[in-house]
Amino acid sequence: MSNNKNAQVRVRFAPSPTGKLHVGGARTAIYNWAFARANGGTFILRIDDTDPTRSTEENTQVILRAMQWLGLDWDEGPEVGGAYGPYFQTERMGLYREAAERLVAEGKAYYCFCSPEKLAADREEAAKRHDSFQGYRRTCRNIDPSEAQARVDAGEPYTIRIKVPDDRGDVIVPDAVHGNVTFNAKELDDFIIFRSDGTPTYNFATVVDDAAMGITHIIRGDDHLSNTPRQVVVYEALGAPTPTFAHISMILGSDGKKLSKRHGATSVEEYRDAGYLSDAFVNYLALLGWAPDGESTVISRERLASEFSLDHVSKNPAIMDPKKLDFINAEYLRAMSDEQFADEVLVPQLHAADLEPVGECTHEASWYDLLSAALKPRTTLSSDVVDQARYLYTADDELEYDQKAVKKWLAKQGAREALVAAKGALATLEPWTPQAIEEALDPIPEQLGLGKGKVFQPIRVACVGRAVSPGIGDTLALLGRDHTLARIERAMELTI
RNA sequence: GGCCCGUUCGUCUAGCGGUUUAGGACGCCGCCCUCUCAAGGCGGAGAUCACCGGUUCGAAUCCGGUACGGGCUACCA
Repeated sequence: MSNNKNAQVRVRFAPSPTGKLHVGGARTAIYNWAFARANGGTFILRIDDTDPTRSTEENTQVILRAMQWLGLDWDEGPEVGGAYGPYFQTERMGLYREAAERLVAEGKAYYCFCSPEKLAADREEAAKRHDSFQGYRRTCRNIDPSEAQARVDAGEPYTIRIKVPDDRGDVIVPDAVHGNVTFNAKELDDFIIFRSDGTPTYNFATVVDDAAMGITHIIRGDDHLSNTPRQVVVYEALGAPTPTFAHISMILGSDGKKLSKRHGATSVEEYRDAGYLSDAFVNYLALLGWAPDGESTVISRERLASEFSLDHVSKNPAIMDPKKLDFINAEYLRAMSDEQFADEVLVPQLHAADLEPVGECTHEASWYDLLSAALKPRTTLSSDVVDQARYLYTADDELEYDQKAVKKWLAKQGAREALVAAKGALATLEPWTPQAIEEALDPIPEQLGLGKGKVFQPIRVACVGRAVSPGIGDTLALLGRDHTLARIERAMELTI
């Protein structure tokens, strides 16, 4: 691979705005982006909105926002423009018509007057006869061009079909992940490139655009592999060079079936809203079907953008594993500094949950840092912090107790003594820090002749309402002395 | 029906003819740490490399077939 050649790499992600951006599409976008970045190439975003019944402006916006959230910046496309625009297919309709008519004029495509009914009948008969070839029988291929033109001029409905050259032989699709894939041109029928309603078909529009935009590598889902020889024929008719393809596998649900709603979240925005970090999500998806070395599970965006290569992309479909995504997300969370965690995760989540008033903070910065340090190793999804921090935002007399925890730790012999001792040790403690609190509480178990759990758990349940929280020092330091003492006092009633 | 693609631990993968008793990661299990829960440390179970043949001194790696899964075969994309 020469660097000169790589510098001219142009790739594109071309979603149809017929729905939200789903995980499969996101991975395709990531690979395109990473390939462009790794090769110093250009990443283009094009909106393939030729299906007017299913495409919507809203979906387009959702996709653009999802791309931005993923951090996949495009060099050409909507909002940024570029020298090869426009980047919406609906704005390029004239180009398709022009190209199709040029092919007809050059004898590389022809008008077809067969009705949909006749085509369906032909197909049915071929199936009944068990013909090996069940495609279009090229009925209109040999109509004299001037006669065809006359019928068109007379207003007869027509489609335009590509003429697959009789002597074309094997069509070889150069594919960076599958190698060369060979198809026999005889199995390709003269497929329609222009519909009777005057719109281009997908297999035509996409090639016209990819050729016009100088796309060098087409990275897309492998559901397109079987259509690629048809597209190669179009490139050749157009006189454009055939790009290199890279057909990547699908992402499946846990049952090995195509990913759908019943598997849970399928769209990028659902993952965003569930509390996943963009970097972690991109990391997970990138490694679902691509491995730089077989060792790495955490790979930075920078590494992805410099090391991504098509020759380590796997051919077989991948099952989405939510557990591993969670693990990677937690890894990214843990890698943050306390300050970063506070600013980017904790405070925004507290705001979103209405625990903190937006625009102001109820505590000093160091308090959020301490809370971050305590919660960080216990957080998988950003939103997890809300539940764990809730005890800090509840009035002392409104704290709800987990009944199981009360029964197990408060309504027990020794619990009352532990609370009394803790209250005494903490009443005038200075300074009120995690270390000081732990040192103050430390001698109590021995003094009372109780196990540590018998002392610390009642305190924890009294102050948090349940048996699970960060270390007792952090837990109480965050709560503050007044609340701690008030809650211990209140919990006395629950002891026996 | 025809054509095309795929098949290594439950999952994601490493592996490009000998260095493999098939490596790593997630998950799972156990131990340690420990006031709970995590995190962290240590260890373990888990894959006859879909199957059957062939090539070779030697195959997860090359070839052929079979099975199973998927795709395309539309005036969908």
